[in-house]
Amino acid sequence: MDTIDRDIIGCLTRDARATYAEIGQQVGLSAPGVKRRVDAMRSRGQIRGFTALIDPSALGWTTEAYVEVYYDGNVSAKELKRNLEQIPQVVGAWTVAGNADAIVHVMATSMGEIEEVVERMREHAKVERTRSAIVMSRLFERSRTR
Amino acid sequence: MDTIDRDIIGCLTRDARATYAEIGQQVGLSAPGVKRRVDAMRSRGQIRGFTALIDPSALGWTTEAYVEVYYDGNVSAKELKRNLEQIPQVVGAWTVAGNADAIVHVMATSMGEIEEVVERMREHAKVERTRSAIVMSRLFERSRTR
DNA sequence: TCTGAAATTTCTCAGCA
DNA sequence: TGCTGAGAAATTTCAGA
Repeated sequence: MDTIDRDIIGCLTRDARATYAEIGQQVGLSAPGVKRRVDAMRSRGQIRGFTALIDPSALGWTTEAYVEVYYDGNVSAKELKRNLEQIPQVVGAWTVAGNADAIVHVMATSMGEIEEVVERMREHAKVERTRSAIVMSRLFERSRTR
Repeated sequence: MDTIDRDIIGCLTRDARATYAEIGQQVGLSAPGVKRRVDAMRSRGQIRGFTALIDPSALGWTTEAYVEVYYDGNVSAKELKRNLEQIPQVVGAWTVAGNADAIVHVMATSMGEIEEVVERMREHAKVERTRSAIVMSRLFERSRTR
C-alpha cells in the first residue's frame, strides 16, 4: 500500500468502470501494472468490490431514517447482526459507544413502512427503546479517499 | 424503469466492473442492449456513477462516528451543506425530523481527530449542541436493491 | 519482485436491419 | 431491440531492471 495504490483507489472511487489504461495514465503505470495492483488489493481485502451509485428514488425508496436502538442489558454484536440483517429495509447497522447501543439505517418506500420496520425491531425482547430520526434531505455523501 | 432495468441495477451494484455481455446473460439481453439501457439510466440520473468499496482501515480511517447536530433557530439546508462539505472528515450529512436537526457521518484516523472535527462543527455560530456516537463496529452495510 | 512490451482473446459501441 | 464489424480494452505470457 504505497502512493500509487492510493492513487489507484482514488481513480476507482471516482469511476469504478475506468479502464486500466486510463487509470495507468493518471498514476504513471502501464495497464497490466494497474491490473496487477488492483488484483492484489482485492485479494488483500483492501478493495472489497465495485458497485453502482443508484438514486434511491429511482427504485421507489423515498423514505429514509436513522434509528437509535437502546438495549436492555448486553447483546452481542453477532446477535444484533443476525437480527437486523433479516430485515430487508435495514441497509446498514453499527454498534456505538455513546447514548445509544446501535445505530440502524433504514430505507423504505413510505413512512408506514418505516414504522413497520421500527415495530419489528422492537419485537426483539432485549430492545428497551428506540429513537428515530427521519431523513428530510440528504445534503451529500462522498466516497472516502479525501 | 422496468424489471430488466432493475435487474441490471442489481448486477451493477453487485459488481460494477461486470462486462455488458455478462450482465446481458443474467438479464436476458444482448450486450449492446444492456449498454443502451445503462447509458439511458445514467442520463436520467438513476445511476449516478460507479465506485469502489474500500476497506476504510486500509486507508488508515480507523475511527468513525455519527454526530447529531442541534441548531439554534432555522438553518437552510444549503448553508448546512456549505459548512459541512468543507470538513474533509465529514463523509455524509442528512437533515432530519426528530430530536436533532442533522446527522453527520465522520471518519477519521484517530479519536483526537474526531474531537477536532466536532469542535470545528461547533464553531458555527448557529450550532447549539452536538451529541456523538462513536462507532465500535460496523455490523453490516448493504447496497440498496433488496 | 517489480515492471513494460507483445500477442491473443474478449469487449465496446457505432451503424444497420 | 438484435446483429455485425472495426477498433479498443483486457489479460496472459515473456523478458528486462
